[in-house]
Amino acid sequence: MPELPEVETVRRGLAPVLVGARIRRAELRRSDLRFPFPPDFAKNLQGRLVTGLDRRAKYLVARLDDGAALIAHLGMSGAFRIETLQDAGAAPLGAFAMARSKDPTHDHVILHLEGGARVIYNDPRRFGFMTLALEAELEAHPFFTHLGVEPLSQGFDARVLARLFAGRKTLLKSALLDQKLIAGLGNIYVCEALHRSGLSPFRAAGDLVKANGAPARSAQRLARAIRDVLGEAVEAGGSSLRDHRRADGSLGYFQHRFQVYGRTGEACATPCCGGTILRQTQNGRSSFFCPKCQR
DNA sequence: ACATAGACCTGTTGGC
DNA sequence: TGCCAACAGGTCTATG
Repeated sequence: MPELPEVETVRRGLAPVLVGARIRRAELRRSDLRFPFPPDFAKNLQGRLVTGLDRRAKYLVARLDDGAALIAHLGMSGAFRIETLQDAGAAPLGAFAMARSKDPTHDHVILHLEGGARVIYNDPRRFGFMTLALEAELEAHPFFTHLGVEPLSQGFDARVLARLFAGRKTLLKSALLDQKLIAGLGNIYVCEALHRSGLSPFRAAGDLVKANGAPARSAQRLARAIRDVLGEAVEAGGSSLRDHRRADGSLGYFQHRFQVYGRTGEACATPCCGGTILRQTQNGRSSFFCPKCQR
């Protein structure tokens, strides 16, 4: 599923159930996801109290009471859901629980919490992964050391963007997807942010920087568009295309606000533009854009 | 530095 | 209706 807004939505959904809860038992239904679980993974989770749940880029980080942290990445199709005691009984289930409970094939990890709730990780493609690390060493962890700026943080603005892009000849689309530069963007929100800022995905990243290193007006527009589109998507509970659901099973609805993603052949929504949305492959990923108003 | 291709997996979709 | 190729929100590696 997951770009920053979807992961943040999952975090917000899980936090009320998970933070302050103790893990009675961690059940692994298989020995690996994208990577094998580390040795003693389930054993080390058993009995731990979850003291916090954070997000960094597209990673979830659950802090535990023994100084460890559970790191989880949802890959392309990972989802968490919560089942309470009520759900587990024979009583009528909600539509979502019904649909999901029919196919538990891809329920790979189940955290049984004290009190009876269960937090279930489901991931058909298994591109996601989980591991444990010491909280004190998270910043130095291989998953985190190379991550770039958080686009929703205070520090992210056009000047930061300009500094990151200065001198880069790589395509704007590629630069925005590079987690070492900006952490959390993915294919959908890059397409949407580029459309909002009227910039072609085929521009060179360095084009957005003036000769003196200051951000060009285009960089101002792009930084603003990134913040706006991500912020709005978080507020909307993310985008539900195939896999993404909030932890309570409800759907995000930002997909209804896409202006270009998946809209090949449709009229561009920019007022007075009159262009038509195209799809073109870039670096093996689909780019959706309007060739008329994105220059 | 940068682009491209392929790998990892499974499920869904679109075209014929 | 059925089949099969193409494609999917991510990341990593190898290669040129």
